[in-house]
Amino acid sequence: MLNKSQIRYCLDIFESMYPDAECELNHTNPFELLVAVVLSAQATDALVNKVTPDLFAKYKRPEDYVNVPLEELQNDIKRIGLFRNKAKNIKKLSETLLEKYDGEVPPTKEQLESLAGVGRKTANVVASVAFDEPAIAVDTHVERVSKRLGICRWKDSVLEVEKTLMRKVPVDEWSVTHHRMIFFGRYHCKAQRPSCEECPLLSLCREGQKRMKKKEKTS
DNA sequence: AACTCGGGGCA
DNA sequence: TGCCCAGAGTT
Repeated sequence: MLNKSQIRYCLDIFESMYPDAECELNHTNPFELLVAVVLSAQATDALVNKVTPDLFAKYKRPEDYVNVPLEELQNDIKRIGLFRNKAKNIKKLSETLLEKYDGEVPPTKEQLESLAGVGRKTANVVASVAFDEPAIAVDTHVERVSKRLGICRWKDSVLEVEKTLMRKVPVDEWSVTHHRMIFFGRYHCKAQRPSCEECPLLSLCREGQKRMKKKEKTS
């Protein structure tokens, strides 16, 4: 397991690699962000961004999603996967916003997570990006990077990974770190064929060391 | 913990 | 073709 100064080193490398990392889902207000993040589950941001311009032109407020027939909304988002459930969730979530929150998106993680189609990850993203609340959303990239480097244990659950990161990363860097680790995981520390040879963190990376040794043997 | 929903992108 | 993707809900 990495100690605090080693993790500090990782965070500084992440910053030097991706200084401006931020949420890539297009949005102009919290409600649009919430809808975009719900749509982005198991889909790429690029695909979601192709759909949202037309979608947000047609649907501006929760009422618009509540009043439209389910089939019509499903058709409007069908290019994105899992559209049947996502359409239902967005309608239900919009009803909840009107009933409980005066049509506004609530700012806390707990309130967000109680909405239909919103899990811990989505709640963390919306809270941090839209409301500047400190949060670390652990997705597959963050989980993989944390485990490979040795920031957390291999067998840790997603929730344990999040807790560990919250304990070891300064709170004012939580949100930024989340996005930087996603970039690092997506473009560098990839699930398949990570480019360990050129990695600036190789010297302290548990998995990287293992992979390099393996490569020496086979070559 | 495993399973399902799911079209798009890429090799 | 086959495999993966910035997940959540149900069993």
